[in-house]
Amino acid sequence: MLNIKFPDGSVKQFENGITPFEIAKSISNSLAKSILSASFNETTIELSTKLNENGNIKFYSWDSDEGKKAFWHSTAHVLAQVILEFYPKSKLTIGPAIDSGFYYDVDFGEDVFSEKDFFKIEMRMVEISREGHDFKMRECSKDEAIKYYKSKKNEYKLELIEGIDDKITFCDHSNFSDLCRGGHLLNTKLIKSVKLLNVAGAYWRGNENNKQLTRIYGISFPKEKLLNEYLQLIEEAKKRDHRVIGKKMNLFTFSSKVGQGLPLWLPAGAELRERLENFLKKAQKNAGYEMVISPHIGNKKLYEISGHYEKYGESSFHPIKTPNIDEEFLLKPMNCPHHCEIYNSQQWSYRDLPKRFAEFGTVYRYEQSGELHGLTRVRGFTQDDAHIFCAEDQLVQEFKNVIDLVLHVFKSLGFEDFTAQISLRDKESKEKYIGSDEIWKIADEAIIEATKEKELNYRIEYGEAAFYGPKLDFMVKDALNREWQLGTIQVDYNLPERFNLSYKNQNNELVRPVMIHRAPFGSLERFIAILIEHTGGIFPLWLVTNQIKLIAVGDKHKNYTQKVSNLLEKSEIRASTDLRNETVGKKIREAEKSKIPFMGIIGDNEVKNQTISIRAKGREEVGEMDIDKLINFIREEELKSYN
RNA sequence: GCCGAUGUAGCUCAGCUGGCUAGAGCAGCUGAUUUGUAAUCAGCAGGUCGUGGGUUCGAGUCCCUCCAUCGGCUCCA
Repeated sequence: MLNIKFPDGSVKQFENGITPFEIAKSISNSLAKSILSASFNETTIELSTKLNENGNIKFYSWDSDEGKKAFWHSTAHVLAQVILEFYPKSKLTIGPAIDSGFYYDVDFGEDVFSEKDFFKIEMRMVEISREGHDFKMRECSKDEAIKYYKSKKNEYKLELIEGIDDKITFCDHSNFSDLCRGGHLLNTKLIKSVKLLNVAGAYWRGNENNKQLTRIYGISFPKEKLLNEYLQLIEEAKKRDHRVIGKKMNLFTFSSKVGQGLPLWLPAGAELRERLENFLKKAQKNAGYEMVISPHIGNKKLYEISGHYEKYGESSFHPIKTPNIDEEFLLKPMNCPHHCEIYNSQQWSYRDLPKRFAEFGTVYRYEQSGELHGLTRVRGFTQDDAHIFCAEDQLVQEFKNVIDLVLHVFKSLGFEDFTAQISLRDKESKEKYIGSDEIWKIADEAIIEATKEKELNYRIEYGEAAFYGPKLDFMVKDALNREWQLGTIQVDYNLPERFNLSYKNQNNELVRPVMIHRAPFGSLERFIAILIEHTGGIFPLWLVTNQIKLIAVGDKHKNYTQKVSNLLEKSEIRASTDLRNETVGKKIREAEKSKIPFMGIIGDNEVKNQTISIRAKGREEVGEMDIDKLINFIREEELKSYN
């Protein structure tokens, strides 16, 4: 007999060789019906795995990530089966479940696979699923597995098998077998609806020197209704796309004549940017920053000293050359070397530190054309950059202060849903980074210490560091759940070395400062893009260009309306008027559509009472108030809007 | 850069398997209307169908080149 412990702490006895599914069934039929996968002693197992030892069991249904993962991974097997049916010459590689759905990477050889082929594949997948095939795991010797895939001439699976030290397992269902380590549903019949989402190229093992395979993304559900809800959600998310809203709100545009990835900011967008800049400038001033300004180009040698040229010369715009002049200049791809030279312009004492130099610095990087993406990935963008030069014993405190600043920015703009990511070196390929192991160790530890002390929830990612130092990145998702880096704080021992930066310590010795690179927004472009997608374009009151639209009912109230507008503007409330000969309904509709937070209606009654009738966006009647009350009301609302 | 898809008026879209002077709504302009909480009415104007080439009696529609955009991959100082 086995002692099986459940998550609630209870222990029950079962016969040797019982399966998780049978255990669930012994508890209740409805449990057995709802579970999709199980884990035993924290390891994912099949519901059909025979248990032969005591241990802890957990069941997963559709409501859990684990359950969905088993569901989607199993669907990937069915997809693979159907692909081989339609394209017998294709070679399967890997097919994992992802956050929402699954994909399978396939080498189609000469065949081209495109979206047009989705329908027939989906139909066949559903058909096979309905037939109700069990997923069965089977152990296999390495030799046998190699023989199997050699006969199929599948070099990818052979490469995978070579890398497996553990026992080798296959998963069989219907007439299909696939190399697989497990984690499936019991039976295909649970898969009720399948939708292939898109095709993409993906390099084998993520290496662009390898062959590019065809990746087919899909998702599946245990109920048709869930698929429809999912598709509807995607549609809703697409409406929040910053490119769509940015166009509607006249914030920015692109012109192929100007160039790819080079945004043009329209008046409304420029104003929005300016307001964000002023907000940050104020916060930075309070935090002891000083503004500096550096030119848009710099001598190539500057970037050779910093190491940026060697690392990124290829992905910068090509050097600017002038006839008969030997020197070459680069469009500024980053601000750090300039700020190092600003620091170097005089001899500092330990009493002067930290020096905090801030600049809204516009930089240019020649991103590959396929990587450009609206405002989130562009070739010319403005960083809210600053570099802090401090003594080593000030590092952690300074770092913590910057975390506070980033959190202040995020909070004021309503970004509560972010992930703090500590980005460290890839230990396997240290040649990608400059500086000694000792220096990296100190820098890593400073970041981890500061992050822990600030009690941030964080994750660690290896291989995501900058080439000169580790980072703390603030990651935020867009409308379609894609993750973007916004704020970043970086510790750098290397550039001070390369630029020979120094200060005099208490003993009158020259000592090297440590440098913190930081940008709370990251870039104005990306930040505004994500802000748009989070808010759907409904910005906090303190940020909107037009806080109140004054709508005159008929022609005869124009003067009073204009007077109210002037008074509001005198009190630094951003008001505008709509005095056109249009119906009130139309004016309100347009104000609503352009997401203006408040409307003031002015007609006979208001002129008589010397008041304004206020309507808030979204049909809320706020009431009738006189001008002083209105000013106070909007001021209070604006304060509240900072969160 | 690579894989796949898309490109018709300022915007959103229609235009079936190639066949008369390419359509609609919104926006714009002109006029009438003087308006009370999400669209007043009428008229006008606006497109070398992304670009260049090809096939054809005939191309918005089929083929190729390039450009741009979208979804991914790779990259992201």
